[in-house]
Amino acid sequence: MPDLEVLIELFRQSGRKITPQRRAILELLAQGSVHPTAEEIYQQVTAMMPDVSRATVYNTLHELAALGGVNEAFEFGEGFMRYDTNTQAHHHLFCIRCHTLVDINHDFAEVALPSEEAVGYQILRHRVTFYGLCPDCQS
Amino acid sequence: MPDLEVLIELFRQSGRKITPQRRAILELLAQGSVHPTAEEIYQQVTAMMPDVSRATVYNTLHELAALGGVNEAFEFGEGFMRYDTNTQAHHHLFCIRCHTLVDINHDFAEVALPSEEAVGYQILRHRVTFYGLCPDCQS
DNA sequence: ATCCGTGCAAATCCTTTGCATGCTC
DNA sequence: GAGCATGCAAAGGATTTGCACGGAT
Repeated sequence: MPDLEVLIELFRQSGRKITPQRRAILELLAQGSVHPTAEEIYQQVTAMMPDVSRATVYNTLHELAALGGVNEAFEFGEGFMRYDTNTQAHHHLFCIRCHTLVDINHDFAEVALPSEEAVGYQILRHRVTFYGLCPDCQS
Repeated sequence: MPDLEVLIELFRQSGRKITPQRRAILELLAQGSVHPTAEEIYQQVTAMMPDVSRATVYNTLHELAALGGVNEAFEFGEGFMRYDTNTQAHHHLFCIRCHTLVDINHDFAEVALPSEEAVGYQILRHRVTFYGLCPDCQS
């Protein structure tokens, strides 16, 4: 749940302009789903501002991701990107049937790559994703 | 490193026909890269059988994945699917710069979801992916 | 002989790009 | 006023689909 003012400040401080379109997109991110897709944002924005283009939505989401205001999440094999408004370190639990996505607020600090497996790589981060069936899909 | 005969047997036992195209694709999977893309398979197949279509390659890879002969891997944000010919339980180490992908042969059995986080989900599997820079990309 | 599998081309889905207009700073 | 941001439409890349033909069993 990011704070709208914080997101706006990210744009301002990087010398970008605050347009009505950007403000609307940021408002939706601050209030809506935790893992929206670009298309969901587009549908919601155009409900209020009919002429906003997908290009603007994609553009804004990209820049915000570059500024660290959202994270990109693509590990679910859905064929499209999700934007994760939770920028704290966390992991995911994904229902392979209905694609419901839940945050796991556990850091898995114990997950470390055995050095003999690291083959000289400099590890920057790791992601643990659980795949399963949500309660509704276990029938 | 799957065995060609095993892959062929998967098709046979499920009542599917062994065509020259399928055999060629399976041979490439049995001998080639551990994490090929559909396009790479297509390029390699057409080098020997010029008229094979992408549809056949995608089709064969799909069916083989459904039969468990390969795993689909999409957690790298490249915008396309990779097929993982290593069907043993394992995890991945990915270079975010050159996209080199290495298998981690460690089971991370200690990674379990705290039950209070599972929110009723039936967990089927989990994937640990490390993102970093390979030795060549650390300059 | 029966189907399943194939190649082709077009279609689809998500995302990106080019460009002239318009608005924020 | 300067320059970035916008909308539009077209392009792009990966993958899927429809369909008539051909080959495997």
